[in-house]
Amino acid sequence: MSAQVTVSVSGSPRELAAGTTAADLFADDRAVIVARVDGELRDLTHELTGGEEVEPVTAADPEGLAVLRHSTAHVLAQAVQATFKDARLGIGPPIKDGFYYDFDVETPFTPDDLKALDKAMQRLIKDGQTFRRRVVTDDEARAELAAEPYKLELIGLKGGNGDAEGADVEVGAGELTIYDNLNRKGEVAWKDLCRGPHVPTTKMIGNGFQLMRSAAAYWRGSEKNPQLQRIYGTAWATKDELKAYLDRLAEAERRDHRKLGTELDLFSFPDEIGSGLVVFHPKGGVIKRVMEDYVRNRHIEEGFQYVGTPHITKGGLFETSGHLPYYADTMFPPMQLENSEYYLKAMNCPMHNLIFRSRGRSYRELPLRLFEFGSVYRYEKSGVVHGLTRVRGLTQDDSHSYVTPEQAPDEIRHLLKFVTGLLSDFGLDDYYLELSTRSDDPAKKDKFVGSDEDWAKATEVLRTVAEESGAQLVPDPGGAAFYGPKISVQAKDAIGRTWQMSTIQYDFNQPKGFGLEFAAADGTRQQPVMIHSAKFGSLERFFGVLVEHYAGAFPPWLAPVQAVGIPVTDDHVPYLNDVAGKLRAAGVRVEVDDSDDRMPKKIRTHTKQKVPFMLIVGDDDVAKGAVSFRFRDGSQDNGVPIDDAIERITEAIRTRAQV
RNA sequence: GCCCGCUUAGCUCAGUUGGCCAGAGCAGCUGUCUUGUAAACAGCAGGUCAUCGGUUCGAAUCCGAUAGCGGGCUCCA
Repeated sequence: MSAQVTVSVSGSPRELAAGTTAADLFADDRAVIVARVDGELRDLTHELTGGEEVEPVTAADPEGLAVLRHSTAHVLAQAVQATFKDARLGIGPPIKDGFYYDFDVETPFTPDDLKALDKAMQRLIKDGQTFRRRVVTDDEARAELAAEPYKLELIGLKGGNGDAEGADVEVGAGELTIYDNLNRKGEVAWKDLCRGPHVPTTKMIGNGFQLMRSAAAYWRGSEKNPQLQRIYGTAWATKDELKAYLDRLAEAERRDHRKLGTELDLFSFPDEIGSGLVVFHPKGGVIKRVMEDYVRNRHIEEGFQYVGTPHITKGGLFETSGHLPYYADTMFPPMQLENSEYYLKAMNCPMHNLIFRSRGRSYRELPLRLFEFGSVYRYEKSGVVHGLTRVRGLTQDDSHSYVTPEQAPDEIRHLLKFVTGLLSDFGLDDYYLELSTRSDDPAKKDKFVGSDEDWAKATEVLRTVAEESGAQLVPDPGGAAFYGPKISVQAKDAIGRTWQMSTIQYDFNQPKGFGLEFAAADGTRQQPVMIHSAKFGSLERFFGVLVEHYAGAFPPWLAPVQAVGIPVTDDHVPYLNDVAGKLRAAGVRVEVDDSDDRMPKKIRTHTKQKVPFMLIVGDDDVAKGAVSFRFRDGSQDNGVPIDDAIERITEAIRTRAQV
């Protein structure tokens, strides 16, 4: 009866009675929510049979937290079906920061529904329901879930390639399981097809969850399928962590570039112009120009030649480049002129190819590097346009390096160093690389042009260079452009969000399409490889990211107004004008606030406008030939001699320091 | 493009179940005050309630369409 088995618990051997569960093993630690048994997460009710490696898992563990969120999703689904009898279940996986669950319901959920569901969930949680795992056959599952058409569909998919995001949390590759939720009396209150594992009791969900919003989502992620109603929620191990998360959301809202863009008078999107089309106001224009000046100079320093190309072109060019067959529906429709179809430019590379092809090229000219600020227009679908990060008219700092295949690795190295240096100058020091490759899925192969060998070779070159850079490299299968693989730089902003910024793409297709060639040393004509690269990517998007990264408090070199003079009384205005004149002569963007406002009001105004240097002058300063600094954070440095003040400001601008 | 929601003055928002000339704060303008580190005081001006159509004796309020915005989904060369 009392047979002993041996398991390894967190590395040390333990003798246990046969039939001992993980719950027995970790009974003294209430924070344990599941067990990792031989590397697989298991319910605590899992019985140990001897020989396993067992570890406790708490919600502090990312996988444990995912289990907690998944269980919370189940509680939500139970609450929904209790409230809306006709709701059919989709899937309900854990995601970053929370979970969702999809439902097929007659009418979409309202905010009031969410409130009611939140309450219903609280009740279920208080009830301390337990999760019970039950292995079933396909036929049993079909019988039990006869009323759940979506679940039935998933049963049919079992073990297949989990093509629906999150579907694998419902049906695994192995046996099929149903989880029963047992109420306090031990009755089955609800059940769901689910692979598990789950927390032992809903009590562990505690108060660390909140329903966030509802939205429609296509069943199994395809717009060909019907839309289900998705409810998003967040869930954490403790109330404090929930609060910290909600605070993070509030912080992100505070930094929202759309809000700051209005408050700081940087840009706007006039309805009269159209969706996704931005106008930069004078203050935003300063930042944009500083960015442009910077990147133009840096390109020239890095051996690029500045070129210019038009905003529209005849369609034949995009047929040659191969874009038209792939992206016609994301281009603005053509204009009919003089028996030709003219398109707004959606990409710059074809025009640069024409510059390359405008005369014979020698190997001695390679690498030939062309660069411009290319204005491109893309007919983004109406639902995706978003502030400056997804627009219909944008400026790319776009370059194309024409190189021999042998030169390609060096050129990619060169570009990677260039872009990471640029990001760092703009205060984005934290980044990782993403390698976007062709999809392995044969069904999607026709989205990509070129032979397997060419793709393999190009991918290998990018991978090698990316790996030797020492930066973290994340694979992105299927993310490549149709003409070749790419490395993109994903930069992390001040609050930890990542943004795709710079890209470097290896293209062997367009040189072929355009018949580009150069005369090699041996007199033969050979085809160059072109390497596309955008450093900011889109100037507009980069601008938006900078606004959010700095929360509008730009470092002095980017700040639209770098310094503002604030007189204590009108009498001090001439003195400040004199100081401002000297600053202007030193290249500083400075203003003197000679308005009728009181001095404290002026401080408030310019603090809110996030001006980095406020220079306050009263009788004391005039007497000493000085100014008094006040900074955005409220700190002060009084009585600084004028020359020192000028040096301090110009030094901060020159070194791109933050203050 | 699809689903849901929103749209009142330059900005942020009030406007009870449809009912006299639609309100506030900030910003703007005009005065008075001459002032030392986040809002002096007073006055003035500013809105065809996104647009168009409908219901009604009467619409900011109810219905429909369109546009724009927002949250998601799909997409993102």
